[in-house]
Amino acid sequence: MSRALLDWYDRHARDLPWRVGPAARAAGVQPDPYAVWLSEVMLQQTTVAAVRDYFYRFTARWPDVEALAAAEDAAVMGEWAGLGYYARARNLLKCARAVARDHGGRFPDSRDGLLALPGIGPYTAAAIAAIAFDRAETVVDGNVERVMARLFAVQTPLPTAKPELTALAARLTPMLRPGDHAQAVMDLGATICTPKRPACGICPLRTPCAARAQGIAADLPRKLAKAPKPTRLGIAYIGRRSDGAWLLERRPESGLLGGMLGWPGTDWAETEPVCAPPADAEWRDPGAEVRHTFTHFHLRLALRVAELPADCTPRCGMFVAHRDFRPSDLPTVMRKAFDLARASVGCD
DNA sequence: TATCCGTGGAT
DNA sequence: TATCCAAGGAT
Repeated sequence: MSRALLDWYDRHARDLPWRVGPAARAAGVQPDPYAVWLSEVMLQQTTVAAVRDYFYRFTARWPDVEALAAAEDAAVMGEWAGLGYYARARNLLKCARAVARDHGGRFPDSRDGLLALPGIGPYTAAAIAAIAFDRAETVVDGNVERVMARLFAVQTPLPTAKPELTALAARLTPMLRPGDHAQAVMDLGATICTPKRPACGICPLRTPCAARAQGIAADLPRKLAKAPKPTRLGIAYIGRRSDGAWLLERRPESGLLGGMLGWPGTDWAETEPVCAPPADAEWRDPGAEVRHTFTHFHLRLALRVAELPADCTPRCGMFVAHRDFRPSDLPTVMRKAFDLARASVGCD
């Protein structure tokens, strides 16, 4: 079965900027562990389409792990802004610095060695070991779970089925070309064995697939129903000093949008927010609110905007000079707030 | 073990 | 418009 999959991969492997394709791999080209690691962290719960440009920007700015280890925190968080799950960026830096300091700038080449590093869990450790070092590790992500559930018609719902699906995937992991095999299963899940309407007619595994034989491929894997998202409310204060500087704050290291730049404001809760302006001024309501959905709640964020005096001493946050402020450094919800406020004021 | 943690595209 | 979903990890 693995043979059919590798044959398909040899003919249909996607061309990805961080990938050494099967032909080059066969010719002896070794993947760059730094590129494999960076791409795998970016790809955690994130699509290839969303990752591509971030990968280009990161590798252009920081070509190797030593360069990234020497970067400033704010620079890395700003470059990651918009990609989401910001703990990944904080752990990316911790990991780069650990590799530079404790491993002489070389990534460990074993699953266990990789697993000990920040931001590298069971999936990513196995993926780097297999793809970068061609070790026979079993790589299990959402794609692999879906492919295994269908191939063996597993009716157990996720996440309960995870150990069962991992065991099935392990049975298929070959000693020969395990890195290409891992990428082949994931490519298959991303392009053929898709969640909604799998293209079973052109699948290299259509013959042995049990779910296809039973006509239930599109119904697998089963999943437990998820809880509905509540709606939270909040207010954000967007203040600009007369010299053009913006009043921003660095959010706490842990929690939602941890370590990212943002506008001062109230907590976000299901009850009406209590007014808490970061400075005394004539805050006005631009009349539009930001709507944004996070992983586990919807947010309706009201805005207040004000022109602040030159001698303003805010109760929180810090002024960022106009020339130092890049809206692209903001996480998406904060950038939405900025865009709305700017439109209402009608300033540049 | 269950919860928390973003975002944008597809449907 | 609402829901689903993506190459998960930390706590």
